[in-house]
Amino acid sequence: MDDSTPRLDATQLGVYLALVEVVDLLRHAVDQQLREAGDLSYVQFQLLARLNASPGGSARMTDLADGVVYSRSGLTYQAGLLEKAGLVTRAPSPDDERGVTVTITDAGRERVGAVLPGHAEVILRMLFEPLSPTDAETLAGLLEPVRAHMRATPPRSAATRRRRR
Amino acid sequence: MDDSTPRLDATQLGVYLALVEVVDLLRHAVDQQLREAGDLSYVQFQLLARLNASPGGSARMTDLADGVVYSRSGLTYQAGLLEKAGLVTRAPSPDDERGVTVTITDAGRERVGAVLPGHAEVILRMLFEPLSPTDAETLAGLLEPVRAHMRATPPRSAATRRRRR
DNA sequence: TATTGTTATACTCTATAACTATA
DNA sequence: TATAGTTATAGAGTATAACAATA
Repeated sequence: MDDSTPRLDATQLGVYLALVEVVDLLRHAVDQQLREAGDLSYVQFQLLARLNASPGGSARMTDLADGVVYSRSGLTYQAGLLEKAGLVTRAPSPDDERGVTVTITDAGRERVGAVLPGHAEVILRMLFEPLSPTDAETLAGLLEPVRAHMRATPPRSAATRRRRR
Repeated sequence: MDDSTPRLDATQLGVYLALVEVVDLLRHAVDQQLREAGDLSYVQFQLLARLNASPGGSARMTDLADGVVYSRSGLTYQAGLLEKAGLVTRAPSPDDERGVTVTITDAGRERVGAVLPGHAEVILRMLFEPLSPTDAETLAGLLEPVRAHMRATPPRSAATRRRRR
């Protein structure tokens, strides 16, 4: 018999629960702010923000999906909404006829701009008010390896399914 | 004019993005594990875990809702599912005829027990593998004030809506 | 044959408002 | 009148599988 029952110690359990609760509350607040300020869901905001930051304001569907959405059809759905709202355009990729290149429109950039200040404000108020600059640095240093670890680790949990998409 | 445009510095932005991504990936993995191991959603697991930990295995709807769900009807829906699955029972509260007391059944406790080891394993592997015990302590110390702050702060964002429920 | 993306479909979850019953 | 909970209903989002087109 090996140690078939891995245990969380009290500290680990506390960290896990606090992490989930904190992000849950933050996400809920941010969702509301984005909805009220710009009629955007969080996923839609993430997609727009990525496009806004990428060179030319464009990206292929597949690259856009990365990390934002867990299924291909989910992205098609969201991109369809954004297109219908006039915030992005979709066109066949020049180099690969199979691909679709999504591009943020001027209206899309405006929308991101309209929403960002309130977004920052919510985050500052809820997350960073009780943290010193040093705390933030420390937190960054702790989260970075976790993020890297999660990105590097294929889900390999029970059954090994496909990565995402 | 006051500083109407609060800014996130680079560290803060990094912490925020890392936090959201990390919890997103973790939640997704945990969701899958709970579904596969016990056919439970995360919300359902949270509700069962609370009942399992509370004295007598019971709680009132209102108290159960706290922090798990954002609307009353959402809880009614989830409690209905759990009841249909035989994992909880619902009965009028003895002291307050308006209230409903939810109680976990033996089957409910078994289900929690069946799901917990795998749950712990996912968390250990994804979240704590890259963190030392000291790191975990530090993280706990940073998250605690944030959690307290968020709990204490009414959403008071744009419009002041009701707290939750 | 493998990859990109869309569509159809079905399902889960959530929230709002109207309603009932008890305090 | 206020609180506890349910119901009806409608909407947003997600995932799976089948499909078309290109590499």
